[in-house]
Amino acid sequence: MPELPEVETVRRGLASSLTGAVITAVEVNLPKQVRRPRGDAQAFAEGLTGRRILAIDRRGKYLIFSFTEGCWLLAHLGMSGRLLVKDGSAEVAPHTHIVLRFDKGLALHYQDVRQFGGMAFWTTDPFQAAPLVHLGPEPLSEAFSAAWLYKKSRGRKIAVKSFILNQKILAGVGNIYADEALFRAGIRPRKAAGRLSRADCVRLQKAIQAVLEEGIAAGGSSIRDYVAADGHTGSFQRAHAVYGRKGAPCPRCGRPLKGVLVGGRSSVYCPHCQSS
DNA sequence: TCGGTTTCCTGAAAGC
DNA sequence: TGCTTTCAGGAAACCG
Repeated sequence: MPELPEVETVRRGLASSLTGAVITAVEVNLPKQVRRPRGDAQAFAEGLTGRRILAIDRRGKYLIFSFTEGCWLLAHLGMSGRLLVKDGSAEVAPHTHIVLRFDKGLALHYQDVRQFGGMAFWTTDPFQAAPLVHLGPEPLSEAFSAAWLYKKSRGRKIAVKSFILNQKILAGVGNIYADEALFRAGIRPRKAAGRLSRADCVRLQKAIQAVLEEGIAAGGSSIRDYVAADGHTGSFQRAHAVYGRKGAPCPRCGRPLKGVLVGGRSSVYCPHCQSS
């Protein structure tokens, strides 16, 4: 499941191998994965062909390819999406919905088993429009502070876990890193966001930044589907204290970890250590 | 506006 | 062994 650290790892891999490359051909095998213009594989392919990649950026869980002549490509990996840089002669694997071919003899394969992700072609600045313009601050930027978190959460009855998973509030946090951050901060996932104390916010802000930075350093968490642009897996899943460990002993106190549903998301926490 | 639920989708795992 | 059911989840749509 690609969250901020996984998408950032993919971005770094793509940027190092594809910056400056020119798209020579676009193959769309599943038009519904073209999100803009919606389902229009021909317009998508014609719009991208001949463009040179100037930069590859990330905003939340979105990847943004900037091209010459003022156009952009947005990619979202959804749950099971992969962006793999391969040799131009490489075989197209099952569930490969879009292939971008480049002048360097390389190809970018977009695979997505569960089809929750997609690609979008823009001819106007996507940073000024939905969905990017509605995203909350980057968790690793100075805009995300404990004071901001405290102020933003006032009056909110929603569970703190649902609150930090909301991309319009904070961009990039997903289910894995939310559980891990709440564990480190000692806060129960179902606590109402509006009831967070200033001290809670200080611990939570630090915990979110720490787990994301450690996740990036480890090349992401490889659960089920995720691999980096070069096909390598990340290793942060080995450092998970709670995610995916329901019933296992808490790494801090040894008591069994509890699984609950919060906002429809499976969540694991330690009732003893997460008492706030 | 807010907060909760449903929908999309497929493969792995669990259950029978 | 083989079939059926359940579960996983990001984001948008929908509803009250």
